[in-house]
Amino acid sequence: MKIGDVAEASGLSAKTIRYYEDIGLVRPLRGENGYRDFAGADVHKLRFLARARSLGFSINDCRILLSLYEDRSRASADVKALAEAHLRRVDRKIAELEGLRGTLRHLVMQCHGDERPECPILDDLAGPKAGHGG
Amino acid sequence: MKIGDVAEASGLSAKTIRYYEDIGLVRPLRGENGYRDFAGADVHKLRFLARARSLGFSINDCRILLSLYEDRSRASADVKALAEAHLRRVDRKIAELEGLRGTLRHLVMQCHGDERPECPILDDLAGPKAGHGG
DNA sequence: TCTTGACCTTCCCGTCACGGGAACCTTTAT
DNA sequence: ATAAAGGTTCCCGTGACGGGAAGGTCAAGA
Repeated sequence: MKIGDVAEASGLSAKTIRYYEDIGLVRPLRGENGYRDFAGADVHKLRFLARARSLGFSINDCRILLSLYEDRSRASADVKALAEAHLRRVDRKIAELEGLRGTLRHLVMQCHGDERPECPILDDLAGPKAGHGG
Repeated sequence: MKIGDVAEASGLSAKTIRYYEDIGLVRPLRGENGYRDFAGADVHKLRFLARARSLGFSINDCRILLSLYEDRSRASADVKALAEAHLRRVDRKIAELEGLRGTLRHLVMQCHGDERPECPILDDLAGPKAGHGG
């Protein structure tokens, strides 16, 4: 199978697949013409990678997940630990973004959004004004 | 004021401040020794930038926000539009991460996490198994 | 046979917002 | 005088690719 077919079959771009070869995630054979020649197992691997990436796992996590996948004597605890760590990262990221969102919503609501220059958003960004003595 | 003092006063690192000069966000004077010499207005600008960045605005957004901030004849509607666009991006990102989180939680809950190799997480990543005829 | 066009190859640059660190110079403190 | 602390420029690395150039290969049509 050539890279274009594999791209379609896996949902990854040809660029991405070449990149994955570069970093050693897949090792397709080469034909006489220099073209990559992907086996069924390669396609399966790439689909695995596509799915793992779509769940937000880093390339490094994917590498570990792949090795666990291919290790018949793995402990599912190792997989679970990796997924839980990722889940915690996602949780933290969501919390961080929700904090931002709260502040942004507040600021946006306070701003009239008309043709006048007065703007609570800019006032906030500019920081505490020197008060007039209180 | 030297860069170290400004870093402390603004909460930005010296590296970041130099970077902001590189990309034209601040233009400090230079002393005879080649050292940057920051005026009060520069420090104010940098604090503005630090706050805007902490709210998740991109450098490009920050550039626009700064120019609006310095434009006495701005319309607050322009600021609000920028903030709302950012807010929508944050909303979308949160929704995306919540989707991930749901899937991850589901998978993690299904996995026993013991010493055995059977793992619903890897099964999911591996994609639909060829069923035994259903 | 020639040519078109679609595909493949490698290679290098750009992304985003800096951080790390080298090599070197200036100021400050002892 | 010397050493520490701070400043300077410059270049590389990050994560995970995408864009695009320059060129090789293959199937099909005129």
